[in-house]
Amino acid sequence: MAGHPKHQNSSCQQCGQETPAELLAACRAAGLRRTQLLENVLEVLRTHAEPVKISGLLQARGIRGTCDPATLYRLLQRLETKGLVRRIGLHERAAHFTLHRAHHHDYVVCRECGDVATLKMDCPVEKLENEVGRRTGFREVYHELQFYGVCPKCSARSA
Amino acid sequence: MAGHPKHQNSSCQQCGQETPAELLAACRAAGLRRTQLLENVLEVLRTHAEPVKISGLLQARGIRGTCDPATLYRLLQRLETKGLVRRIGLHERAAHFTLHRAHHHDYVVCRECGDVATLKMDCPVEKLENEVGRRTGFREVYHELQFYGVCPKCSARSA
DNA sequence: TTAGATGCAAACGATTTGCGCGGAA
DNA sequence: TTCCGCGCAAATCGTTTGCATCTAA
Repeated sequence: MAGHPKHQNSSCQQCGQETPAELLAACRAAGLRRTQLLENVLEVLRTHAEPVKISGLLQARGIRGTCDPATLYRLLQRLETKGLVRRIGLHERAAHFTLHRAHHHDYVVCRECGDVATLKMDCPVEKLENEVGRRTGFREVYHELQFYGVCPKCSARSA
Repeated sequence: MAGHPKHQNSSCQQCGQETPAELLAACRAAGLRRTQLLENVLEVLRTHAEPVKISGLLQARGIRGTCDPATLYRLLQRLETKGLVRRIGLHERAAHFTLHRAHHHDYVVCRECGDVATLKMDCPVEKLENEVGRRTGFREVYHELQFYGVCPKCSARSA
């Protein structure tokens, strides 16, 4: 299930290293006000290994019931504009988000149930970003790599 | 503009090689009926280097005015299910489509204007699909790689 | 003749926007 | 005190669905 919260850190050594205080400081530096919602959103994103969607955030402990969806959309927009959060497309209707400064990850998405798994492998593409910029004239290039397939659970079910 | 039709073939040697008749035959083999709309959609996809979205198809020559949006959505669903067309996520609200059997491409997307450019370079990831499957237990793995940045036009405008 | 395609209209889910109020700086 | 962020409600946009009709096979 792409939605259900898994309150766990990735086993990736480079993730979950930023403290809440550091994250908050980065937001303040970007001109955002210190809000309960902001703190809660950062904490949820920080403690999830997989990208989180808005519906997930809306149900998260500390957020559920305390905030209007529109407010959350606006906050995430602000965070994305400031480069603090990254919006990820995973073929679902709903957008997913991760902390922008987190270690880069690639994902495998099940095309039946939508489950998202984080790949623990070196990204083979990171080095190409500069080359792509050079070839196309695009600036500030970053990338997004997803694999799609059928997850073990779903293959089992249809077998 | 991500939407406007560019009736051109890619300079990629391996694309645009399937004839309309071959495509149609593949659809027939998949159990689809030969329809004017089907032929027109295939032709538009075949002659576009970049992925096309539904709003683009709806405005395309030969299609505009002749078909209901719902019908087009249904057709593309059928085509995707049969593996004849591939749905691509490009961070826009609207899904994009390409012919599934076309040579695989990766894209650069402008995060300001949404313009999509096709990368003419060897895909560095294709070989990893099997490995990802082995590591994660996912089956029928394929991938999608996109680069994001600011296109030359948009960087010029903001400068 | 008959299952698959279509048009039309209504439903849906994700996201955005206008507006007036309340709270962080 | 002054903006920024908020809740609420309505509007938008892409997409899906139900149903009666039509048509390719």
